[in-house]
Amino acid sequence: MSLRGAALRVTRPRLAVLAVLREHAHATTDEVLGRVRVQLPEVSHQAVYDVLRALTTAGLVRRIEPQGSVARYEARVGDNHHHLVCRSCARIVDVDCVVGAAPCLTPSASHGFTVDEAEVVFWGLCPQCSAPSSDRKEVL
Amino acid sequence: MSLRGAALRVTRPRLAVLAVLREHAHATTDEVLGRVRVQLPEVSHQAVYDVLRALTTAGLVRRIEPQGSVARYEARVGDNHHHLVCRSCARIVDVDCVVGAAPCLTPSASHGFTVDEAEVVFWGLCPQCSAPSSDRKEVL
DNA sequence: CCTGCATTCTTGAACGAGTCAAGTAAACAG
DNA sequence: CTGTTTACTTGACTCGTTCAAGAATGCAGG
Repeated sequence: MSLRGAALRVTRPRLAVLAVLREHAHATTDEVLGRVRVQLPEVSHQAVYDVLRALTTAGLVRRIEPQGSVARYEARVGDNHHHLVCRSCARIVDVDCVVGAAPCLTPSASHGFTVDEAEVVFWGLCPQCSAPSSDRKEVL
Repeated sequence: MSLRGAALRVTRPRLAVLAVLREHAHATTDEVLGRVRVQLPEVSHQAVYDVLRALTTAGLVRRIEPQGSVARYEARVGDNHHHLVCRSCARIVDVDCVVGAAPCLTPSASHGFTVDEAEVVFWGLCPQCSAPSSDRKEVL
Protein backbone atom coordinates (compact mmCIF):
# COMPACT_ATOMS: atom_id res chain seq x y z
CA MET A 1 0.00 0.00 0.00
CA SER A 2 1.46 3.34 -1.04
CA LEU A 3 0.36 5.05 2.15
CA ARG A 4 2.46 2.77 4.30
CA GLY A 5 5.37 3.22 1.96
CA ALA A 6 5.20 6.93 2.56
CA ALA A 7 5.06 6.49 6.33
CA LEU A 8 1.53 7.80 6.42
CA ARG A 9 -1.15 6.26 8.60
CA VAL A 10 -3.75 4.33 6.71
CA THR A 11 -7.11 5.98 7.27
CA ARG A 12 -10.42 5.77 5.50
CA PRO A 13 -10.34 9.34 4.19
CA ARG A 14 -6.87 8.85 2.75
CA LEU A 15 -7.76 5.62 1.04
CA ALA A 16 -10.91 7.18 -0.34
CA VAL A 17 -9.14 10.26 -1.68
CA LEU A 18 -6.49 8.13 -3.37
CA ALA A 19 -9.16 5.91 -4.91
CA VAL A 20 -11.04 8.95 -6.22
CA LEU A 21 -7.94 10.46 -7.76
CA ARG A 22 -7.01 7.20 -9.46
CA GLU A 23 -10.43 7.16 -11.10
CA HIS A 24 -10.79 10.86 -11.78
CA ALA A 25 -7.65 12.74 -12.72
CA HIS A 26 -7.49 16.54 -12.42
CA ALA A 27 -10.28 16.73 -9.87
CA THR A 28 -10.74 19.84 -7.76
CA THR A 29 -10.81 19.67 -3.98
CA ASP A 30 -14.55 20.11 -4.11
CA GLU A 31 -15.02 17.31 -6.62
CA VAL A 32 -12.85 15.04 -4.51
CA LEU A 33 -14.90 15.89 -1.45
CA GLY A 34 -18.14 15.13 -3.26
CA ARG A 35 -16.94 11.77 -4.52
CA VAL A 36 -15.38 10.76 -1.23
CA ARG A 37 -18.68 11.47 0.50
CA VAL A 38 -20.42 8.89 -1.64
CA GLN A 39 -18.62 6.31 0.46
CA LEU A 40 -17.90 8.28 3.59
CA PRO A 41 -20.74 10.77 4.01
CA GLU A 42 -19.28 12.21 7.18
CA VAL A 43 -15.88 13.42 6.01
CA SER A 44 -15.27 17.10 6.58
CA HIS A 45 -13.95 19.42 3.92
CA GLN A 46 -11.01 20.16 6.16
CA ALA A 47 -10.10 16.47 6.21
CA VAL A 48 -9.94 16.45 2.42
CA TYR A 49 -7.74 19.56 2.41
CA ASP A 50 -5.46 17.93 4.98
CA VAL A 51 -5.32 14.64 3.13
CA LEU A 52 -4.58 16.28 -0.21
CA ARG A 53 -1.80 18.27 1.37
CA ALA A 54 -0.31 15.21 3.09
CA LEU A 55 -0.46 13.14 -0.09
CA THR A 56 1.05 15.96 -2.13
CA THR A 57 3.89 16.44 0.35
CA ALA A 58 4.50 12.70 0.36
CA GLY A 59 4.64 12.68 -3.42
CA LEU A 60 1.71 10.31 -3.85
CA VAL A 61 -0.33 12.99 -5.55
CA ARG A 62 0.49 16.02 -7.66
CA ARG A 63 -1.15 19.38 -7.41
CA ILE A 64 -1.67 21.50 -10.51
CA GLU A 65 -3.08 25.01 -10.78
CA PRO A 66 -3.79 26.06 -14.35
CA GLN A 67 -4.47 29.77 -14.78
CA GLY A 68 -7.99 30.70 -13.85
CA SER A 69 -8.68 27.39 -12.15
CA VAL A 70 -8.72 26.33 -8.55
CA ALA A 71 -6.21 23.68 -7.49
CA ARG A 72 -6.57 20.26 -9.09
CA TYR A 73 -4.97 16.97 -8.17
CA GLU A 74 -3.86 13.84 -9.96
CA ALA A 75 -2.50 10.49 -8.86
CA ARG A 76 -0.17 10.10 -11.82
CA VAL A 77 3.17 11.13 -10.39
CA GLY A 78 6.85 10.61 -10.96
CA ASP A 79 6.89 10.94 -14.73
CA ASN A 80 6.81 14.74 -15.07
CA HIS A 81 4.15 14.62 -17.73
CA HIS A 82 2.48 17.81 -18.91
CA HIS A 83 -1.01 19.13 -19.57
CA LEU A 84 -3.08 20.31 -22.46
CA VAL A 85 -5.85 22.70 -21.40
CA CYS A 86 -8.84 23.76 -23.49
CA ARG A 87 -9.42 27.51 -23.36
CA SER A 88 -13.09 27.01 -24.02
CA CYS A 89 -14.30 24.15 -21.84
CA ALA A 90 -11.34 23.89 -19.46
CA ARG A 91 -10.90 20.19 -20.20
CA ILE A 92 -7.45 18.94 -19.21
CA VAL A 93 -5.64 16.00 -20.73
CA ASP A 94 -2.23 14.56 -19.99
CA VAL A 95 0.57 14.61 -22.52
CA ASP A 96 3.86 12.84 -22.16
CA CYS A 97 7.07 14.77 -22.04
CA VAL A 98 7.49 17.00 -25.06
CA VAL A 99 9.29 15.77 -28.14
CA GLY A 100 13.03 15.83 -28.01
CA ALA A 101 12.76 15.19 -24.29
CA ALA A 102 15.56 16.55 -22.15
CA PRO A 103 16.86 19.42 -24.31
CA CYS A 104 13.46 21.09 -24.16
CA LEU A 105 13.60 21.21 -20.43
CA THR A 106 16.64 23.39 -20.20
CA PRO A 107 16.17 27.13 -20.35
CA SER A 108 18.40 28.88 -22.87
CA ALA A 109 19.96 31.02 -20.15
CA SER A 110 19.48 29.85 -16.61
CA HIS A 111 20.72 33.02 -14.89
CA GLY A 112 22.60 30.94 -12.37
CA PHE A 113 19.52 29.05 -11.25
CA THR A 114 19.68 25.36 -10.43
CA VAL A 115 16.66 24.09 -12.33
CA ASP A 116 15.02 20.89 -11.10
CA GLU A 117 11.73 20.88 -12.96
CA ALA A 118 10.16 22.26 -16.10
CA GLU A 119 6.42 22.62 -15.94
CA VAL A 120 4.70 22.89 -19.30
CA VAL A 121 1.09 23.80 -20.03
CA PHE A 122 -0.20 23.74 -23.58
CA TRP A 123 -3.18 26.00 -24.26
CA GLY A 124 -5.61 25.58 -27.09
CA LEU A 125 -8.97 24.16 -28.07
CA CYS A 126 -10.08 20.58 -27.61
CA PRO A 127 -11.59 18.67 -30.55
CA GLN A 128 -15.18 19.38 -29.47
CA CYS A 129 -14.63 23.11 -28.94
CA SER A 130 -12.67 23.62 -32.13
CA ALA A 131 -15.29 21.84 -34.26
CA PRO A 132 -17.20 24.48 -36.27
CA SER A 133 -20.80 23.99 -35.13
CA SER A 134 -20.97 20.96 -32.93
CA ASP A 135 -22.60 20.86 -29.55
CA ARG A 136 -19.63 22.35 -27.80
CA LYS A 137 -19.82 23.04 -24.12
CA GLU A 138 -18.73 26.61 -23.47
CA VAL A 139 -17.35 27.37 -20.08
CA LEU A 140 -19.02 30.30 -18.34
CA MET B 1 0.89 55.73 -27.04
CA SER B 2 0.04 52.07 -26.64
CA LEU B 3 -3.22 52.80 -24.85
CA ARG B 4 -4.60 54.66 -27.84
CA GLY B 5 -3.43 51.90 -30.12
CA ALA B 6 -5.51 49.46 -28.15
CA ALA B 7 -8.56 51.72 -28.29
CA LEU B 8 -8.39 52.33 -24.57
CA ARG B 9 -9.01 55.73 -23.02
CA VAL B 10 -5.92 57.41 -21.70
CA THR B 11 -6.35 57.93 -17.98
CA ARG B 12 -3.94 58.68 -15.18
CA PRO B 13 -4.38 55.30 -13.46
CA ARG B 14 -3.73 53.44 -16.69
CA LEU B 15 -0.62 55.43 -17.50
CA ALA B 16 0.64 54.95 -13.97
CA VAL B 17 0.06 51.20 -13.96
CA LEU B 18 1.83 50.81 -17.29
CA ALA B 19 4.75 52.88 -16.06
CA VAL B 20 5.03 50.79 -12.90
CA LEU B 21 4.99 47.52 -14.82
CA ARG B 22 7.66 48.72 -17.21
CA GLU B 23 9.90 49.44 -14.23
CA HIS B 24 8.95 46.48 -12.09
CA ALA B 25 8.23 43.23 -13.88
CA HIS B 26 6.28 40.46 -12.13
CA ALA B 27 4.63 42.79 -9.64
CA THR B 28 1.54 41.69 -7.74
CA THR B 29 -1.65 43.72 -7.82
CA ASP B 30 -0.85 44.97 -4.37
CA GLU B 31 2.66 46.04 -5.29
CA VAL B 32 1.31 47.84 -8.34
CA LEU B 33 -1.25 49.60 -6.18
CA GLY B 34 1.41 50.73 -3.73
CA ARG B 35 3.67 52.10 -6.42
CA VAL B 36 0.89 53.78 -8.32
CA ARG B 37 -0.16 55.56 -5.14
CA VAL B 38 3.23 57.22 -4.86
CA GLN B 39 2.12 59.40 -7.77
CA LEU B 40 -1.63 59.14 -7.44
CA PRO B 41 -2.44 58.72 -3.75
CA GLU B 42 -6.15 58.57 -4.36
CA VAL B 43 -6.47 55.59 -6.69
CA SER B 44 -8.69 52.84 -5.39
CA HIS B 45 -7.64 49.23 -5.32
CA GLN B 46 -10.61 48.44 -7.54
CA ALA B 47 -9.28 50.84 -10.18
CA VAL B 48 -6.01 48.92 -10.28
CA TYR B 49 -7.84 45.62 -10.63
CA ASP B 50 -9.92 47.09 -13.46
CA VAL B 51 -6.91 48.59 -15.19
CA LEU B 52 -4.90 45.39 -14.97
CA ARG B 53 -7.78 43.46 -16.43
CA ALA B 54 -8.30 45.95 -19.25
CA LEU B 55 -4.60 46.00 -20.10
CA THR B 56 -4.40 42.22 -19.98
CA THR B 57 -7.42 41.84 -22.25
CA ALA B 58 -5.95 44.39 -24.64
CA GLY B 59 -2.69 42.46 -24.70
CA LEU B 60 -0.59 45.32 -23.32
CA VAL B 61 0.19 43.37 -20.22
CA ARG B 62 0.51 39.70 -19.38
CA ARG B 63 -0.79 38.00 -16.30
CA ILE B 64 1.10 35.11 -14.76
CA GLU B 65 0.13 32.95 -11.80
CA PRO B 66 2.94 30.72 -10.60
CA GLN B 67 1.86 28.00 -8.18
CA GLY B 68 1.46 29.29 -4.70
CA SER B 69 1.59 32.93 -5.73
CA VAL B 70 -1.07 35.53 -6.26
CA ALA B 71 -1.42 36.95 -9.76
CA ARG B 72 1.52 38.88 -11.14
CA TYR B 73 1.81 41.12 -14.16
CA GLU B 74 4.47 42.11 -16.64
CA ALA B 75 4.65 44.57 -19.50
CA ARG B 76 6.85 42.40 -21.67
CA VAL B 77 4.40 40.86 -24.11
CA GLY B 78 4.28 39.37 -27.56
CA ASP B 79 7.41 37.26 -27.36
CA ASN B 80 6.09 34.27 -25.41
CA HIS B 81 9.06 34.20 -23.11
CA HIS B 82 9.07 31.96 -20.05
CA HIS B 83 9.87 32.15 -16.35
CA LEU B 84 12.35 30.76 -13.93
CA VAL B 85 11.02 30.68 -10.37
CA CYS B 86 13.04 30.17 -7.20
CA ARG B 87 11.41 27.64 -4.85
CA SER B 88 13.05 29.29 -1.87
CA CYS B 89 12.66 33.06 -2.27
CA ALA B 90 10.04 33.13 -5.03
CA ARG B 91 12.18 35.36 -7.21
CA ILE B 92 11.10 35.29 -10.85
CA VAL B 93 13.30 35.99 -13.86
CA ASP B 94 12.51 35.94 -17.54
CA VAL B 95 14.05 33.43 -19.91
CA ASP B 96 13.77 33.51 -23.65
CA CYS B 97 12.07 30.72 -25.50
CA VAL B 98 13.61 27.35 -24.72
CA VAL B 99 16.44 25.99 -26.83
CA GLY B 100 15.46 24.41 -30.07
CA ALA B 101 12.56 26.82 -30.27
CA ALA B 102 9.48 25.60 -32.11
CA PRO B 103 9.84 21.83 -31.75
CA CYS B 104 9.74 22.16 -27.99
CA LEU B 105 6.39 23.80 -28.15
CA THR B 106 4.59 20.90 -29.70
CA PRO B 107 3.23 18.22 -27.43
CA SER B 108 4.16 14.69 -28.45
CA ALA B 109 0.50 13.73 -28.83
CA SER B 110 -1.98 16.58 -29.08
CA HIS B 111 -5.12 14.48 -28.61
CA GLY B 112 -6.85 16.46 -31.34
CA PHE B 113 -6.29 19.78 -29.59
CA THR B 114 -5.42 22.89 -31.56
CA VAL B 115 -2.55 24.23 -29.50
CA ASP B 116 -1.83 27.96 -29.67
CA GLU B 117 0.53 28.49 -26.76
CA ALA B 118 3.01 26.59 -24.65
CA GLU B 119 3.55 28.05 -21.23
CA VAL B 120 6.73 26.95 -19.51
CA VAL B 121 7.78 27.49 -15.90
CA PHE B 122 11.18 26.35 -14.73
CA TRP B 123 11.47 25.63 -11.01
CA GLY B 124 14.67 25.61 -9.02
CA LEU B 125 16.89 27.68 -6.78
CA CYS B 126 18.30 31.09 -7.58
CA PRO B 127 22.04 31.73 -7.17
CA GLN B 128 21.60 33.27 -3.71
CA CYS B 129 19.38 30.51 -2.37
CA SER B 130 21.50 27.70 -3.74
CA ALA B 131 24.71 29.15 -2.28
CA PRO B 132 25.73 27.01 0.75
CA SER B 133 25.77 29.49 3.61
CA SER B 134 25.22 32.93 2.26
CA ASP B 135 22.67 35.38 3.59
CA ARG B 136 19.85 33.83 1.67
CA LYS B 137 16.38 35.22 2.08
CA GLU B 138 14.01 32.37 2.82
CA VAL B 139 10.42 32.90 1.89
CA LEU B 140 8.00 32.27 4.71
C1' DC C 1 -14.36 75.72 -26.53
C1' DC C 2 -18.58 73.30 -25.00
C1' DT C 3 -21.82 69.51 -24.53
C1' DG C 4 -23.30 64.89 -23.82
C1' DC C 5 -22.58 60.15 -23.46
C1' DA C 6 -19.99 56.18 -22.71
C1' DT C 7 -16.40 54.52 -20.07
C1' DT C 8 -13.79 54.55 -15.96
C1' DC C 9 -13.11 55.37 -11.11
C1' DT C 10 -14.71 55.48 -6.00
C1' DT C 11 -16.80 53.37 -2.29
C1' DG C 12 -18.19 49.65 0.19
C1' DA C 13 -19.99 45.13 0.42
C1' DA C 14 -19.65 40.35 -0.88
C1' DC C 15 -17.67 35.91 -2.44
C1' DG C 16 -15.04 31.67 -2.31
C1' DA C 17 -10.90 28.86 -1.98
C1' DG C 18 -8.12 27.83 1.41
C1' DT C 19 -6.23 28.13 6.35
C1' DC C 20 -6.17 28.34 11.55
C1' DA C 21 -7.30 26.59 16.05
C1' DA C 22 -9.22 23.78 19.72
C1' DG C 23 -11.00 19.62 20.97
C1' DT C 24 -12.36 14.68 19.86
C1' DA C 25 -11.40 10.33 17.52
C1' DA C 26 -8.64 6.84 15.72
C1' DA C 27 -4.13 4.40 14.18
C1' DC C 28 -0.50 1.63 15.65
C1' DA C 29 3.87 0.69 18.57
C1' DG C 30 4.82 -1.66 22.62
C1' DC D 1 -4.88 -3.56 25.64
C1' DT D 2 -3.04 0.85 26.62
C1' DG D 3 -0.95 5.14 25.72
C1' DT D 4 0.79 8.42 22.67
C1' DT D 5 0.89 10.51 18.44
C1' DT D 6 -1.34 11.70 14.43
C1' DA D 7 -5.83 12.50 12.04
C1' DC D 8 -10.35 14.30 11.77
C1' DT D 9 -14.52 17.45 13.11
C1' DT D 10 -16.33 21.78 13.82
C1' DG D 11 -16.57 26.41 13.13
C1' DA D 12 -14.47 30.74 12.60
C1' DC D 13 -11.57 33.48 9.79
C1' DT D 14 -8.19 35.41 6.14
C1' DC D 15 -7.19 37.41 1.90
C1' DG D 16 -7.20 37.95 -3.15
C1' DT D 17 -10.52 39.05 -6.11
C1' DT D 18 -15.12 40.37 -7.86
C1' DC D 19 -19.81 42.68 -7.80
C1' DA D 20 -22.77 46.76 -7.74
C1' DA D 21 -24.30 51.52 -7.63
C1' DG D 22 -23.31 56.05 -8.22
C1' DA D 23 -19.84 60.01 -9.19
C1' DA D 24 -16.21 61.60 -12.18
C1' DT D 25 -13.67 61.92 -16.39
C1' DG D 26 -12.15 61.19 -21.33
C1' DC D 27 -13.18 62.43 -25.78
C1' DA D 28 -16.11 62.68 -30.27
C1' DG D 29 -19.03 65.83 -32.42
C1' DG D 30 -21.01 70.26 -32.85
